[in-house]
Amino acid sequence: MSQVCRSRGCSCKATEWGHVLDEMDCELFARASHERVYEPGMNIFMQGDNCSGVYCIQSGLVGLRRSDDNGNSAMLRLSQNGDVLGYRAVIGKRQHRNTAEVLTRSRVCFIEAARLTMLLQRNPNLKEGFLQRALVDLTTTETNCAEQMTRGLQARFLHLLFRLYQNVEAQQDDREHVFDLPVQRKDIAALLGATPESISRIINRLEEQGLVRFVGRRVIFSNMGRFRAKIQIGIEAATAEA
Amino acid sequence: MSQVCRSRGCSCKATEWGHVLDEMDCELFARASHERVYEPGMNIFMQGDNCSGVYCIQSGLVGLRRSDDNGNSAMLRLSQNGDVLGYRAVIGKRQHRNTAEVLTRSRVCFIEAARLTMLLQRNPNLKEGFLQRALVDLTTTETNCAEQMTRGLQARFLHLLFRLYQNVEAQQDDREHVFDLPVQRKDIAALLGATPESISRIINRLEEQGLVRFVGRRVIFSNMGRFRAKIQIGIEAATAEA
DNA sequence: CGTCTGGTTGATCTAGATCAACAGGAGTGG
DNA sequence: CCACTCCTGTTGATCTAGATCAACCAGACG
Repeated sequence: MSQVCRSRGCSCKATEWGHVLDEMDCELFARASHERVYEPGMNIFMQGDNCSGVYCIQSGLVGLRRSDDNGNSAMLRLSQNGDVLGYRAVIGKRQHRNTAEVLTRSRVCFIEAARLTMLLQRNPNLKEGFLQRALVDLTTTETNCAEQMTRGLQARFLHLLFRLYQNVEAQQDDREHVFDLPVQRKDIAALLGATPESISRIINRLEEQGLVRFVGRRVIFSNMGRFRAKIQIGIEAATAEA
Repeated sequence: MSQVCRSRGCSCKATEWGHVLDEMDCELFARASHERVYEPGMNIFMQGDNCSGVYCIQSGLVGLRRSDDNGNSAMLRLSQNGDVLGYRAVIGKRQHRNTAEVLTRSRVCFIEAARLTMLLQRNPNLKEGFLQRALVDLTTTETNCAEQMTRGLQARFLHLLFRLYQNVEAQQDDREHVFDLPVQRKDIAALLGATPESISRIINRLEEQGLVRFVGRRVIFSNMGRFRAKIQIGIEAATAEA
């Protein structure tokens, strides 16, 4: 019974895969998975690790970082609420190609690779679930890529800021329109495919426009309405083309 | 018996999904699918069409074109030998988001949506096959995207030229190192995320370097060795980072 | 106190976009 | 047949976002 209870606690099963699982498999799934909370700075897994399982982010923010042999590293993408990490490695039986770095306190649900594989064997609907997920990931990657190419740096930066803000807003119910960047400039640059210098200059421009103020890592939205408006334009334009 | 014969003729079944199908399903698959040859200029399907099924390109070259309301259109991507079109539309039950335009004589294998869905129901391994395919597509999209952002226009153009050349080389066994571009400059530009003007200038530079000569749509590799070498650098650099 | 890391600023450079003009076909209509 | 226009491609002049290189600053930390 406690297992079932825990299964309810793990929202990813319900929201992500639950709808394709019958009751019995749902319980099996619940038994196979378990939840854990990670603090900022911890790594969920490391680049080069053998893939031990699949992780579903329930809340918080996780950055995927890729390092090369020369010690250079870049944050490739952010994962948050509802995203699933490592399924490609499990299904393709590869090792992790990057490090999952916890940026803000995160609740993460884990399923061991072997158990997942077993569940996949037994339950074709689960396969369907992952298939759907892969397709979704494919489209988001594509649109993301398109956005990266089309929109200018400022637009992309605003978009990123918004995502980060939303992420903490949901958690903290913060009406102050103030939050702290969970990553350093270098990583922001990497996420946007730019240099830290350019980020600095963009920030200057934004402050000149009176849209946002930056104090170290603290971000203060002086005029939230205008900010949202500016974001919205970008989103409209993006969806219009899709 | 003739059905089985046809099944052998359709290489996509063997190469793409065959390994996850048992003999019986393989035959069902063969019966569900049929092959057709398209001539350049024809459209396999049109943007906005309801998705009638999935297409597997056996040979030839197909361009995916997206048009907007203003009549502007851009070629988003090329599909060739072994690529599968429309599976996202089928599985997601959406309509086609772009037009598949046949660029060179192509053999295409078609499976009706309803039959495919039925087969998918019946055979979880087929789901697995599509899952694998989706994962592959995901990685290629990602690397493609990365390449687009990292490499300069010239490198990307050379890469594209090479792809196009390989495609006809396989068919025609052409030792002359000469071939005709199956698309116009405008589309090349779109594929590379650039303007036609830039393409023109790139071509100039390449001719100055004595790498390639262009006469209208005809491409003449004056120094194939050097060309290949130059491509190779790009590929090495790309794989090193992955 | 030096040293290191993360961030900012300034000067300069460059790839590629943009805008505008023009040239060669390929039709089309008279 | 010529004149007309449309369409693709080329060229030139200019502009701009962003990269690169270099210096510098502030806090952290041994």
